[in-house]
Amino acid sequence: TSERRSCSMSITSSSTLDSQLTTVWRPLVMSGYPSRTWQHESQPQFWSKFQVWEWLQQVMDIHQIDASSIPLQNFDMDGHQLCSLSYQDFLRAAGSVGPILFHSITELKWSGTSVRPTAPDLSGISTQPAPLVVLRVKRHFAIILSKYKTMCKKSTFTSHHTSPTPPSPSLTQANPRGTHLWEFIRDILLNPERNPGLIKWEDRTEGVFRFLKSEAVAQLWGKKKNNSSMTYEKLSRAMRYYYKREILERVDGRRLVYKFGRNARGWRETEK
DNA sequence: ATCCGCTTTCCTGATT
DNA sequence: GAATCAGGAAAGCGGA
Repeated sequence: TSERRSCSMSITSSSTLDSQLTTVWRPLVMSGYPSRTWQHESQPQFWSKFQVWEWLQQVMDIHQIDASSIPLQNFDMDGHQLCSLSYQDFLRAAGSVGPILFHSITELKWSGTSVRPTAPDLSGISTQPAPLVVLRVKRHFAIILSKYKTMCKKSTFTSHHTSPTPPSPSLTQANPRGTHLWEFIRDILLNPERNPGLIKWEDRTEGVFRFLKSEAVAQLWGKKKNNSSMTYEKLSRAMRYYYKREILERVDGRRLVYKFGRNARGWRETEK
């Protein structure tokens, strides 16, 4: 019936990141891309603040961690500073996400020198149009991060999760299919500062909540899934499928009200 | 290449 | 009448 929307997002799911990329890297591009930078690209020690920031975004993306769950300002530093942080520093800066970040940066520090873009042709780069260079940079990051992603699958670094901050269960089981709807809803509920009256708890301890702006939530969900035609009608159908799986429980007679079920994790104030 | 889980889309009918 | 709820049916999509 309807034309299916396109198409794959490559390395970043965030359009703001894209715009950041093109704007922030423009000065570099204008003056040509120094070859030194290519070597340093894969070595975290030489990352700029922005590259650190991008690494952060990518790792969070890979592990399906909401960026709001850590104070990003704690990582307002360049690669050199980042690499000098201890495990404890990461714990302090990012709580339960700390170990993941620490693991990532450790791997990248060690493998950085072996990750090379396949003989990049640098000779004509200064004459190439800016977008191409930006694409190369992005692709290179994709290589680094995909390598890291592969390492994540093999390794079992989730064992040392002490949890000073409320842990999201999706942290420990890197969710291969991206954030699920119920997790998206939960995370809105759990981030009041980022929840401008969209959904509200009706009974915090029982896990009962109510949509205040149903269509706005649907739009937000659609944004996350790159689907501008999402509606509450469709979102709610997906919500109803959760009843069978006991991720949600039915709340009779109350419109726009749902309740977390036995299989929903990570919403309680104190998780058992 | 195929299967599976999780939606997304659409729909008919009921309820608020 | 509009919004929401209930699910069946089928299709889409990304990952394993």
